[in-house]
Amino acid sequence: MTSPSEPAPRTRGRPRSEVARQAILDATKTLLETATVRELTIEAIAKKAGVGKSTIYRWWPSKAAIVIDTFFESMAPLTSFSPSESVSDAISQQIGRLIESYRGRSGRIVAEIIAEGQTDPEVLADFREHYLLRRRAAARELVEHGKTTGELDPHFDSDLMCDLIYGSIYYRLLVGHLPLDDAFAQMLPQQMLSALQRGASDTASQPDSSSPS
Amino acid sequence: MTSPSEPAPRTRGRPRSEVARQAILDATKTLLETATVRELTIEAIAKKAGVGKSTIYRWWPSKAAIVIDTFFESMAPLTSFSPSESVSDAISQQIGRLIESYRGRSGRIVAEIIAEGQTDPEVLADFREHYLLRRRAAARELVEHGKTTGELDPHFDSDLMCDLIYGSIYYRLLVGHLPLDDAFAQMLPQQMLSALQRGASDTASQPDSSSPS
Amino acid sequence: MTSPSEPAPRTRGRPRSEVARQAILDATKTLLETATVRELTIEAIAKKAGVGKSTIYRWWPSKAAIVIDTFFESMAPLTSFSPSESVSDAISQQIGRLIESYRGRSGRIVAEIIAEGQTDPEVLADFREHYLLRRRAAARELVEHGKTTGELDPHFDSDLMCDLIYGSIYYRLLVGHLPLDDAFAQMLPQQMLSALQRGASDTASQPDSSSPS
Amino acid sequence: MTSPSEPAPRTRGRPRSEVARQAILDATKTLLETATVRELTIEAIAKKAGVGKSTIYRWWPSKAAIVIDTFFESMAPLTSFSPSESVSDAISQQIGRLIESYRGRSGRIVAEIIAEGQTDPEVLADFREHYLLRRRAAARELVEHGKTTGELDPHFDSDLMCDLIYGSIYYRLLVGHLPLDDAFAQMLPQQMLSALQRGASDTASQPDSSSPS
DNA sequence: CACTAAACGAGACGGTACGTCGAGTCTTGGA
DNA sequence: TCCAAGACTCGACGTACCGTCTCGTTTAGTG
Repeated sequence: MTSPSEPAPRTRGRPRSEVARQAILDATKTLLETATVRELTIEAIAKKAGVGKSTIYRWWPSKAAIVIDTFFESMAPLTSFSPSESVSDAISQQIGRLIESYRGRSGRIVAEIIAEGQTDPEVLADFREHYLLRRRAAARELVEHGKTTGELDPHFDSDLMCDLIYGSIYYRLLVGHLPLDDAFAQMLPQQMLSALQRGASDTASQPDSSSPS
Repeated sequence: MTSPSEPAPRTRGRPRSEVARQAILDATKTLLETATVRELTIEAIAKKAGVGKSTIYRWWPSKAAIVIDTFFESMAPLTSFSPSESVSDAISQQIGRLIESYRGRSGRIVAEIIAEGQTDPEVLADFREHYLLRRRAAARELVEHGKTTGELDPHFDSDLMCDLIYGSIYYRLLVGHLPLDDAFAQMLPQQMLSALQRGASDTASQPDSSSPS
Repeated sequence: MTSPSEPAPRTRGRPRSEVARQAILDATKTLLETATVRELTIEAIAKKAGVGKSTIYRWWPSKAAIVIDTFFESMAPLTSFSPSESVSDAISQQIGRLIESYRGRSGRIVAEIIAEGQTDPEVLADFREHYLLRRRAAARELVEHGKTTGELDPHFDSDLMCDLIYGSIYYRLLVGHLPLDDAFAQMLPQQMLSALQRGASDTASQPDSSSPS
Repeated sequence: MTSPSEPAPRTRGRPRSEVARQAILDATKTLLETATVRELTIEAIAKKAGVGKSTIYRWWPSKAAIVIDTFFESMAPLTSFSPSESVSDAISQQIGRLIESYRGRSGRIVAEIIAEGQTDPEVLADFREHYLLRRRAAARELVEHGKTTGELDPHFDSDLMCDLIYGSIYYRLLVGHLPLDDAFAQMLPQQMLSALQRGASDTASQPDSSSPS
C-alpha cells in the first residue's frame, strides 16, 4: 500500500508530504463516522483533506486501501494477551474483546472492508495480511499452547478451531441473523472450550476410515 | 420482492409482463457469468433484456434485489436431506454439498450479495429471509433431532452449533484465508461431530465460573 | 343526402365522451395557470382530468393542439368591432384591446403557442387558421374600408399595414425588448394612422429606383 | 493594483480547454444542419464533439445558450452599413439583407431561439443583448440620422419605427402567414419610407384629440 | 334484450434524454 | 518532483415523459 520503502530511494524532487498523508487519513476517519465505506468517495476525502485527488491516487490504489490504512492507524491497536492467564481464560477474554469491539463502528468498517474485498482481491489480501492474519496467528498460537498444557485436545486441527471461533463471529457480523451480544460472547468460548477439551474427541482423529495412527 | 400475491389483486391497467420479468432475470444470469455483482449494471441488464430501465425500477428496488431473484430462480434449488440417514451422516453430507456448491459461481454470488448487504440492509434481510433462514432452519432441525437420538449432546446450543458450522464456511468463503477444499469439507463435520457428541460437554452448562482447572 | 363529409359517420360503438373532452380542457386550463406550455405534460393533464392518456392521444395530435383548443374555448372570445365608429377610432380601439389582452396570461400562451409552432408546423397552421387569420381578416377589412372612406391612403398595401401593426405588437410580445405598455398602445395607432393618411405617400408607388433625395 | 476586473482571475487549476469549446460549437453547428433546436440534444452534442456532458454543463446553462454561442460564432457576422449611402438607401439595403438572410437556416435558428426564449427568460435576454440590440441600435442610429438629414420626419418615434420595420419581419418569420419573399423585401422599405417622410405627419404629435375626420 | 364495437380508466411497456455524480486522468502555476 | 486546484472524458445513476400497448369496464346503437 503505502510502504515507502521498497521500489527506489527516490531522492530527487519534492519529497512526499507527510502532512498530506495524515490529512487524508484524518479526513477519511472523520467521514467514516457518518458514512459507509461505500458512500465514501475519493473526492470527498480530497476535499475534506484539502488535497488534490491525484495526491491520493499517487499513493493509494483504491478507496478501500485508504480505509484500511485509516483503520490500522487509529482504530485497531492490536490487543495483546495477558500471558499469565490460563489458555482457557485467555481465549475467553480474547473472544469477548473481539465481539465487543465488533459491535460498534469497528465492526461495521471491518464488515465493509470485507464487502469491498469481494470485488477487489487486493483489498481482501491487504485485509488478511495487515490485519487478520496477525490476530489469527496469535490465536492459533494460543490454541497450540492449550494443546501442550492439556487444556485442549490435540486431536483437533488448530486452523479449524480458529475458523470455528472466528467464523461464527464474522458470520454474525456479516449476515446479521443473530446479534453479537453478551450472551453470545459468553456462550461461544464456554461451549467451544468444553467441546474441545481433552477426552471429548475419542473419534476425532479418524478421518473417514480406520486410520488409528 | 416481487411476490405477486399479497398486497392487492390489482386487476386494473395492463398486467405485468411475465416475458419482461423473465428476460430481466435471464439477462442478469447471463451477465453474472462474466461480471461481478458490483460490475453489473442496471443499464446493461435493461439493454441485454431488451427492456426499458423503468420496467426494472418499477419492480425491483435495487440491483442486488434482481440478483437475489435471479439466484433463487435458477441457481439455488433447496437441497433436501435424505431422511433415512443417520443425523451425523446427514450433517456431513449437507456440509459437504454446501461447501462444494460454494466453490464455484454460486459461492461468488452469495459472497457478493452479502457484500452488497453490508451497505443496504434490505438486501441483507432479503438474503436472510428468502435464502439463508430456510436452510438454517432445516439444519437446526437436524441438530435438534440429533439431540433426541443421542448423537449430539443436548447441552450445546443449537443456534451456536449452526453458527459454528456455517460460520466457518462463510468465513472461508468471504475472507479467503483458506480454501473451501475437500480436506475442509471432510474435516469440518468430522471434528465438529466428535466434539459435540454426548459426554463431551460435562462442563458445558456452567455459565462462567470455576471451571475445574 | 347526408354527405358524411370526412372519414366516416362512425355510429357504432360507444360515442366520444363529452365529459372527458371537457375535463381535459379544464385540466389544461388549470395547469396553464401555474405552468408554461413547455412544462405542461400530457401525463399531468391526464392525471388531473382523471382520464387515460390514450383518450387524449385519440383526439388530439399534440400537446399544443390541446392548448390551442383550451385557449379558444375559454380565453379568446373574438372581440367584434363597433361598426358605428370611424375607421381610425376602430383601429385604435382594436389595437388597444389586443395589446391590453396580451399583457397577461393570454399573451404568454399565444407566445408559447407560436414558440411551439416553430418546431411543429401543424401547430403553427392551427394557430393561424383558427385564431390569427380570423382577426387579421377583420383588421384587413377595416383597413380596406378606411381606404374607401379616405382615412387611409389607398396606395399602401393592406397586408403590409396589417403586418406593420400586428408585427410590432407580436415583436414586443415575443422578444420583450420593450413592454406592451399604455404608451405603446397609444403611440402605435396614432403614429401609424398619421403616417398612412392620404397625401403621405406621393412616392409610395414607385417600385424601387430614384427616390427624390 | 491591476484589479483583474470581473469575478476572479482564476489562475489555479487546469485551464478551460479551448479545443473542447470549439468542438462543442462545431458539433452544434453541424447538428443544426439537420435538426431543429428542439430536436437538438445535449447528449448528441457531447457525443459528436467527443466531450463529456459535464463539460458542457460546466460552461453553458442550457441548450439554447450553446445554440446562441454557435450562432454568433459562425453564422451571424454583423453586417455593417455603407456609410456613404443615403439614409433611405441604407435602410432599404439593410432590410433587404436581413430578410434575405432570414429566409434560410439563419432565420429558422433565430426563430427557434426566440421560441426557446418563451420558456427560458435568460435565453431571451441573451438573444437580445448579444444579438438583437446590437443591430437595433445601429438601425435606430440610422433612423435618427435620417431625421437630421430631413429624410425622415422627426415627429415619429425612433423606437416605434424600428419596431414597425423589424416587427413585420419577425412577425412573418415566426408566424409564417406570408413569406419573406422579394416582393416583401422591396415593398416594406419603400412604403415605410414614403409614409415616414417629412410632411407626412402633420398631425403625428397630437396625442388623441380632434383628428380631422 | 342481448349483442357488438368503440371509447373509456388504468397503468405497464420499450425508449430517450435529462441533469448529477464520481471515477480516474491531465494540465496548469507554485513550492 | 510534488502538490492544490480544477478541467477533462467517461459512464452509470435514477427520474420524467414520451407514445404505444394491453387489460377489464362502460355505454351507446343495432339486430
